[in-house]
Amino acid sequence: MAADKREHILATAEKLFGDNGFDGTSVRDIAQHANVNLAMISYYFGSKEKMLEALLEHRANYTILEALNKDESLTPWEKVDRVVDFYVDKIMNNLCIHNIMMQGSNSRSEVIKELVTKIKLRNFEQIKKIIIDGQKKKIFRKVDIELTVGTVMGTISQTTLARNFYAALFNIEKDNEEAYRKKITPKLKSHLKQLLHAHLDINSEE
Amino acid sequence: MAADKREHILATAEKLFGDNGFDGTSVRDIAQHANVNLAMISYYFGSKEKMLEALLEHRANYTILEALNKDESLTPWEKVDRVVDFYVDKIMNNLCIHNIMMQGSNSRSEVIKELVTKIKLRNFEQIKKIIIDGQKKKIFRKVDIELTVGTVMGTISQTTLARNFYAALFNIEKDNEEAYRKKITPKLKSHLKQLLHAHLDINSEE
DNA sequence: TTGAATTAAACAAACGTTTAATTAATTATT
DNA sequence: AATAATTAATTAAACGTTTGTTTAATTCAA
Repeated sequence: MAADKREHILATAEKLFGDNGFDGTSVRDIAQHANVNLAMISYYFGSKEKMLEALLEHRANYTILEALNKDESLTPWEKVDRVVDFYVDKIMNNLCIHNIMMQGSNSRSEVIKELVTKIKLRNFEQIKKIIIDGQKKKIFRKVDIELTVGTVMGTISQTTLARNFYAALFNIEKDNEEAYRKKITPKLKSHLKQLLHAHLDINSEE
Repeated sequence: MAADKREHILATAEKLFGDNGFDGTSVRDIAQHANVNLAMISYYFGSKEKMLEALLEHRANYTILEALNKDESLTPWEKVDRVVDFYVDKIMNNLCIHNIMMQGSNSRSEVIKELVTKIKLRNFEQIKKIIIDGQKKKIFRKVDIELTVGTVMGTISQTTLARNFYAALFNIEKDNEEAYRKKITPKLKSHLKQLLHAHLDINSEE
C-alpha cells in the first residue's frame, strides 16, 4: 500500500536528517536506507525539500497540550509539572525530529523556517496560557513568560543537541542512545520542576 | 601579508557557516565572499573540514572565565551574575561561531565533535567551580550542577538558534540582527539572573 | 486496458580538491 | 647594490564525485 511506503520513507528520512542534518543527508542515502528506488522520493514528495515539509507537518502535534490546558481539575502547579513531563518525554523519544526542527530554524528555505516558527509559536501559546492562569490565581509571580518557556525548551534542547557533551559529563558511552535517554530523562524532569517551582513561586524570596 | 588573508578567510567562513551551516556552505561560496581564489582555501587550510577545525581552535577562549574564578574579592552571587553577563554578551556578539558549535556537535566528523566537546567541557568546569564554592559557603543550595549550567547555556542558545521564533514573539523585524541583539540581550540577562537567584538561593522555599 | 507504481539509466549542476602554470616576494650570490 | 636562485602566493582550468531531479521503459494492480 502506498501510504505505508510513504510513511516508511518519512521515518527513514527523519532518522537520517536528525543524525546528519538536512544538507548532510542525500536523497540516495534515504532511498538506500528505506530500500526504495531513488526516484520514488521525487515521485511521492516532489522534491527533497518538500519531503522535509511533509515530515514537519506530519510530526507536528498540538493536541495533547491543548487538552491539558482545558482540564480544569488540575492546579497550575500540576499543569506545569505535566508540561515538563510531556516535553521531556516528547523530545527524548523524538530526538531526530527535534534536531531537525532546531536545524530547520537555520534552513535556507523560507518555507521551512516559517513552518518551524509556526509550530513553535503554537506550542508556546499553550504554555503561556498556563503561566498566565497561575499568575491570575496569585500562585505564580511575574516573570518573563517568553524566556521562561525558552528556558524549558532550551534546557531540554541542550541535552539533545549537545549530547556528546552531556554523555562525556555523565560518563555514558557515547553512542548508546538508549542509555543516554534512560539516564537523562529523570534528571531533566526533576531539575526542570525544581527550577520552575523556585522561579514561579509567588512566595519565593526576592 | 599571509596571516591577514588567512584571518579574513576565517572570518568569512565563520559568517557563512553560522548562517547556512557547514554542509550548507560551499568552498566556492567562501572564496567568492572573501574575494580570494578557490584554491587558496586548500592552500591555507588543507581542506574545508580542516578550516572548520582551525576556526574553532581560533575562537575558543577560556581566559576570561578562569580569571573571574580566581578573583576572590567577588561573592558567589556576583560571580554568577558576571558569568551570565559574560555568556550572554559573548554569544550575542558571536552568533555565528555559537551556531557553528551547536551544529558542530552533530557533525559527521569525529575530530570536530570532540573539539567542540572539549571546548564546552573546559567552560563547564569553570562554572561548576563557582557553584560548588557557593555551596561550600552555604549560600547556594544543592542543585543538579550539570543541568543548571545546561539551563543557562540552553536558554541563551534558544534565543539564537530559534531566532526566527523569538523575533516573531517580540515583534522584531526578521532580518535585523542588530535590533534583535539590542532587544534580547538585557531581557536575557535579567531573566537568567532572576532565575538563577531563585534556583540557587539556599533560603528559597522547598 | 487503463492508470498507478516501480525501475535503471541518464541529466546537468554543484561539490571538494588538485594540477600545472604564472606572478610576487625572499633569500643567496656575486 | 644588482642579479640570480629559491621559495611562497596566486591563478584558471580541470579532476572525478556526488548532488537532486527527470526520463522513458517496464511491471503491477484495478
